[in-house]
Amino acid sequence: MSQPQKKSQRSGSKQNTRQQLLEAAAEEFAQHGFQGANVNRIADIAGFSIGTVYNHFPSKRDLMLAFIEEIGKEHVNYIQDQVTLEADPKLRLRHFFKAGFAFVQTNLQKARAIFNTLNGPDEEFRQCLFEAYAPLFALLSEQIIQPGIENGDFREEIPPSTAGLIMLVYLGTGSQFNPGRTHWIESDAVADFILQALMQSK
Amino acid sequence: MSQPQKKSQRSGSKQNTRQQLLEAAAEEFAQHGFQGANVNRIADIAGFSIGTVYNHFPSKRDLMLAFIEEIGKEHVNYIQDQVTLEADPKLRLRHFFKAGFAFVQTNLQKARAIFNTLNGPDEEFRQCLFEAYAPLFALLSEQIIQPGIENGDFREEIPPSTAGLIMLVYLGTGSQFNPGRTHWIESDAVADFILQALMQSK
Amino acid sequence: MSQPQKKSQRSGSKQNTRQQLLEAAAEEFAQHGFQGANVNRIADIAGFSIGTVYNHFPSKRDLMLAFIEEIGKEHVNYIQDQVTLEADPKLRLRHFFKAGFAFVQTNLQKARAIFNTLNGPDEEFRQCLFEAYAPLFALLSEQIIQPGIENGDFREEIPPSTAGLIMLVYLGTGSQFNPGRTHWIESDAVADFILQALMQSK
Amino acid sequence: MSQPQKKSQRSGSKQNTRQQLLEAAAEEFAQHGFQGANVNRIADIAGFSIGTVYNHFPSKRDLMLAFIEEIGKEHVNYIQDQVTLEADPKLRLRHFFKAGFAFVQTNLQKARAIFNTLNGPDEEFRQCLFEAYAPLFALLSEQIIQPGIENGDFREEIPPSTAGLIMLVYLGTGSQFNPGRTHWIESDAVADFILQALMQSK
DNA sequence: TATGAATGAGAGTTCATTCAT
DNA sequence: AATGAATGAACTCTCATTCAT
Repeated sequence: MSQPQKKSQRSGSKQNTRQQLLEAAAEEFAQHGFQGANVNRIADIAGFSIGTVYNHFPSKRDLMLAFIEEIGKEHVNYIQDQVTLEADPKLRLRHFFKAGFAFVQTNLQKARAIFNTLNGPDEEFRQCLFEAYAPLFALLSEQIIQPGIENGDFREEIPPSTAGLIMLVYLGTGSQFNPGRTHWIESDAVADFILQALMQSK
Repeated sequence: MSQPQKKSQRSGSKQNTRQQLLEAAAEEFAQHGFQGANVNRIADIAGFSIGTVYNHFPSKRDLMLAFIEEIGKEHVNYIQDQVTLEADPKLRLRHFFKAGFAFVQTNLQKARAIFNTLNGPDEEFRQCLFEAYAPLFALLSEQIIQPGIENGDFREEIPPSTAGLIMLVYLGTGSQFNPGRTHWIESDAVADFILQALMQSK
Repeated sequence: MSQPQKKSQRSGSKQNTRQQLLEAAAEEFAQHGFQGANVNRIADIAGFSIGTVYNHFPSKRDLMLAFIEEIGKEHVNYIQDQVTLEADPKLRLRHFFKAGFAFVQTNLQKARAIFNTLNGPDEEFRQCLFEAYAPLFALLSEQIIQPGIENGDFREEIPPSTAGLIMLVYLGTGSQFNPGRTHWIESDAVADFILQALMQSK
Repeated sequence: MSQPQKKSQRSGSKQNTRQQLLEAAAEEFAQHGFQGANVNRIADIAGFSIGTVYNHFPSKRDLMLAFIEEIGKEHVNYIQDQVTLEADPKLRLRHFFKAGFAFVQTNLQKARAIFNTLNGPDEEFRQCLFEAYAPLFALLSEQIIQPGIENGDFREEIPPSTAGLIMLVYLGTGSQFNPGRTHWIESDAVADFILQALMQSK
């Protein structure tokens, strides 16, 4: 399919090879899902031979798990960094969606691969994803909702399940991003909607 | 896996065979996704031979498409029926979630199969799903949000994207239902959250 | 594929059904060969159900054997009748090719099915064909070559293998007939060629 | 069927594997025709696993096409080499048949596979064969018939279709070779017959 | 006699994984 | 560390044949 790169074009470090394989895996998983992904094609996309893939990851399944952890960390870190730049809980929520959506747009292949794992049939992958994204729950609960209640911005009776609900809204809206689609809900529209539900009626 | 039924046990109508195959397909698709589903196993679950599956559906893919259309109709009809029993927009929204969650719980296999198609990698399946569920968008917009604005229950400035947002919340929360999971958000909690976002501040 | 005929359209005699099945078989065998032929499709072309085929022929193989015998008889009888209208050996040879080619043109499907059996891999079919066409060998030897030598038209030293050679020329040229092909050697050109080889040099 | 070779017995070159697969394919195609040929059996005969076949040829059909091209080249080259050893047109014709028959006898499997493709139902294969054997037409016309007419050996009024006729005689007689058969026409008998038809009456 | 749903062995093809180089 | 030919279990799909109606 794609021409294997000349060896001289690659920097040659083990770390680098691994990264290129993970990038290629993201592309393949995004387009075909885990079951439909083809390890030979991943090797091809990365510009390595099939043997190299297996020198770095013991199996296709392990490659997937490594991919989930990797991208999960990136995604979570990016949102965390953006959110904590602000102090105000309402602005934090806005930045939560803004940062989340920005990450999706700039890492489209990876995000798609993640989103289709989210409701996929494989329980192990879902568990792995859940663990990778757990910090975002904590972020929402402890750094956004709690302070918002404390400073009087948000209603007091907000139930504990709300953090989960907001996560679902984020994941649901995030997964709708698709270059070919016409309707894509803006991050601010989503944040406004959530804020309406959270804020005190005046 | 399951014991093949005796022929005498089957009523023998072609329609009936088709239904049993679709039920079996739901189970298999729910557990393994489309790519991981095994047509031999579907035949086995249904109590028929593999040939019978292919006498009724030209390919695994066509079986999937037939399944999506079928379950989509059932799902949509069930929600529509329950929602239109009520007149009040706020109650309608509550019933939207109540009926939706009830359908998911009593048709767990089918619902799981649908939810993992929703963000799956197959564009044709997603398109098919979108068309099957389009009536729910109309229901939300025309039978719930619009009347709610008109009778003064809901805020006037609700943007058109909101129906889509609510759909995403429904699909997101619905897809979280899982017998093994401890946390399952109640339909009323979800409806309350949405109503907070929609209703006039007094 | 093709619409099954209404029963009322068929005369209903067993003999007639058999004929229609053989016609349909010819079409299918011509287009796909024996191995590639599909009994369901044969039933479809004939306008009967699959069960009817098996009521008339115990297996696909038996259907093929019946077809070879039937068409072989027709083909041989037609050539024999035309050839024996003439008395002169040279004219008889000419009519051998003329009649043979005419039969091929008016029974294209059947002829193609026969020709591709001729060098096909199935020994039983080849044997059956050989027996069906044996009368043509006798015709060439006893009714054409022999009399031609006796009346001084043909050379005396013609070897016994010549009848076989002429058969091969007939079968080879006959099998070249193809509606899409541009080059089709005329029966007279072939007969002239053969006559040149047989006749006395003056 | 045949014992799988030890890996150490194979020289290991990719080219070599391909050749062995083509040899095995010839055997299988000869015995069962294209439709009846079994790719698993081909792998088995060649002493490789099924996967290896598909590493070298994308499909059974492509394997057949590769086989036709390969054997066609061999066959044509062999006849061309033998024929052009002679200068005299009459001897050339004799060598055409002698070489052709010799090739058939020493490459029986391959020749049978070719001959049953010749009148088989598959148009693509026939076209491929036609192209592979086109050089033999040119050889007959330009290197045998034309020179023969020019040097006065052959009659002047020989029609252009004659080269095709001779090809058909060659293919027809060649395809009759069969170890189980009692009657096999000798190449010289065929050549004599053709020469009688071509040569000037004195 | 005709029907056609059901059967299931069998075939072509895929692709994760291994291992000698 | 990288390669890629070889492997073979597993899967989708075909179709000759059966048999209850």
